[in-house]
Amino acid sequence: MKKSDRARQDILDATASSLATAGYTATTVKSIAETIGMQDASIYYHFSSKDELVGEVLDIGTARAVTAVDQALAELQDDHDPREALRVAIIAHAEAVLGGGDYPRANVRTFGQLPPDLTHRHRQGHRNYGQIWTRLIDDGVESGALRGDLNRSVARLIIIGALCWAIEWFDAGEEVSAADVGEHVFQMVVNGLSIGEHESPAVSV
Amino acid sequence: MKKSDRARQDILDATASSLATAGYTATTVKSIAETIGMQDASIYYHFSSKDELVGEVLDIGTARAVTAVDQALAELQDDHDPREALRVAIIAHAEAVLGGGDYPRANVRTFGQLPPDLTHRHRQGHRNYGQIWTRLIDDGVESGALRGDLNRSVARLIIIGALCWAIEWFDAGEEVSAADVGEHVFQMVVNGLSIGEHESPAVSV
DNA sequence: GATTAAATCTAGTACACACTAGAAAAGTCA
DNA sequence: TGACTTTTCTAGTGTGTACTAGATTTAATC
Repeated sequence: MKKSDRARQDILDATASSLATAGYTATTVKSIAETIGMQDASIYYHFSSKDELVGEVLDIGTARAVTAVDQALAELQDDHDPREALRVAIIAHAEAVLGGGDYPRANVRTFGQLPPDLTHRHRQGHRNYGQIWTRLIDDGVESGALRGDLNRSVARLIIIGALCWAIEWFDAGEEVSAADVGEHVFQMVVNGLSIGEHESPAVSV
Repeated sequence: MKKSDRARQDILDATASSLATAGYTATTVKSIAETIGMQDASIYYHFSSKDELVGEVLDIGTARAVTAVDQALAELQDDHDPREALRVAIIAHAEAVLGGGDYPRANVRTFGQLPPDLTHRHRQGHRNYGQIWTRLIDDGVESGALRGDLNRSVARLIIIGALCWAIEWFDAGEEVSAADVGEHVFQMVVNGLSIGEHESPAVSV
């Protein structure tokens, strides 16, 4: 019963790593087996199909990202500024997705490459994740800290999008850290790039 | 000489459409041929390989996005605010990628799914496109309109990322238009979500 | 050590893919 | 019409994929 768990974990890790760096299509059952010194057929003793295996990796990735953000928010003081909550969540997300191991990275990286079944399976997980952000923005607007003249749903998706796309260009070897990216997103999206008085903007929608 | 051009154009259009909606892997030579009522082998009379065909579609997409942004900037008055230039460019990009036909959408949608050869081939095009944005941000900082305490390269990538990721959630049928998305990105990234005095931020990097 | 169960391997199947060769059809122009 | 070119089709090849069946090895238990 022990050996099986070890092998199962190895398979999951190798799959997460491959998904995070090579994407869904290039992640073949054979390549997974090779990286852990197995035959491809042996994978099927532990998982019934490639997509079940990939699905489990993506589930773990979602769970880890949610946990990272929840944990960061839980450490806030009770009387925190809503902007600070947004800042903490953004940085936690950036660190989870850009520097937090293969599972969350696999999740974001393969987004948009998955076959319909897997896409559908994970839509619910993404919805739950989105609700964390919806609440953060709602809190900010209702407390008067954030502007209420923008579409909150669009604002949420823009923040998450800026963070998710970072996976396409972020290089862990460079001088900019994952937390730096998060800090930049926060500074831009909450405080803005502009200097001084910006004329009060009027946006429809 | 005329019939060939017509067929060639049909192939390109069908490929762009498939890439934009289904992605690289799901875009097969057979499926392209089917949508235009051809046999898959006939494609090879016009294009020597799938990747040459895809590469041409992506080239067109890049060119159209660049043209859209350049044209929008050219229509600005000579004494415009650097923030206004950024706004115009962001909205033009949003409209080109979200509502401007299949070619630019194919480009963004398949980013990160392409085989190494195609990825390498398009890196130069993306670099050129990035320079437009680098100049816009540099102008803003040097004229004193935009903050200079953030990493400009990171700021550029965050703006482009927020726009590119929108392709994953934007729905042309909803009440939010492509230009609305652009306006939101501008409002957030330049003016910020925050209301009132934000304590002068200090960021390293 | 013998027996049983767990885990992996060898050797394949079936299918979808990009792509090719050469025949057939469609179009062009004297 | 007839000769010629351009375009498309029919019919395949080879390769890589996920996956299966059954033999074989490895580990655990008595």
